[in-house]
Amino acid sequence: MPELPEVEVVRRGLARWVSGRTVEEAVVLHPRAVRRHFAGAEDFAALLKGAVMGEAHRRGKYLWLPLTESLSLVGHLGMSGQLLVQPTTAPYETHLRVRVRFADTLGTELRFVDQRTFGGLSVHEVVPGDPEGLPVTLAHIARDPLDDAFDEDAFHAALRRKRTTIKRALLDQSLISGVGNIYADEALWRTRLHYERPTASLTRPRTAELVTHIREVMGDALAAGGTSFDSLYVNVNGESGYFDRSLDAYGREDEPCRRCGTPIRRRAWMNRSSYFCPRCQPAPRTSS
DNA sequence: CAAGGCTCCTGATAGC
DNA sequence: TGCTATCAGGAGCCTT
Repeated sequence: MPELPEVEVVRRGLARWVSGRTVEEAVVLHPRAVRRHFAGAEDFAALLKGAVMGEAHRRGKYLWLPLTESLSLVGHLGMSGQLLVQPTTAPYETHLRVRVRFADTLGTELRFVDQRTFGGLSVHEVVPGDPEGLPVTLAHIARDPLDDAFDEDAFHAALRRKRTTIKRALLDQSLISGVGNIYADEALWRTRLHYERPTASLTRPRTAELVTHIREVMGDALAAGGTSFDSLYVNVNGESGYFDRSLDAYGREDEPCRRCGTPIRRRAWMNRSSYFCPRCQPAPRTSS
């Protein structure tokens, strides 16, 4: 499941292998992969044809490449998506959804492969005057904690204003982007915060700690996963972006907490799981 | 309007 | 062995 570090690796790969190339033809092999392109697959392909892929940008888990001054190509990997640059002669992947062929002689093409089709590609209007070609559909996505423009004071103020719990807030892409279930659990473990801690109870220093730990978790993953991108493959494999040795909480039910030895617990939460150390991350008093 | 829950999808795995 | 049930989860959309 790609989170921010994995998506950043993909962005670098796109910048290296795709930006600047002219599209010869886009072929949509599965309509669901372009379902966020509201005008349909044919329109999607027509807009791409002849377009020059611009610089690769990322905000949170979204990627985009400007095509013109007013249109950008948007990509989201969802849970199982991959963007691959493959030799045009390579056999089709089992879950190949979109092919983008280029009008050059490099002999490679861009492929969107996605088993569960939670991800997808689409073309959207650009926020007028935005220098990076930010698509309007991404305007509600908050800056991520690796972005220089991330505003920690504003994030803290938003947490204090909300009547919700901290893990929900971490997964709310309009407050902070790029954090998914895995890194949320990891950052909360590092900060010794229980996932049901009310956001309104966080002090400013506590928010600072949490943001620091999010950056550390992401930075570690990026350092580990970002080393091998300089190959033909734009993406690392959906699974291989994670490094088990670096996980302290997620997926470690009944295994000893690396700080205190108490068995890590798993709780059903929002149709998924939360992993935490019951000793290091005690439940807030207010929860019954 | 804010908050919380539902839902899309397919393959791996567990359980019988 | 082969079937069914369960789980994984990002984020848009719906309900309360």
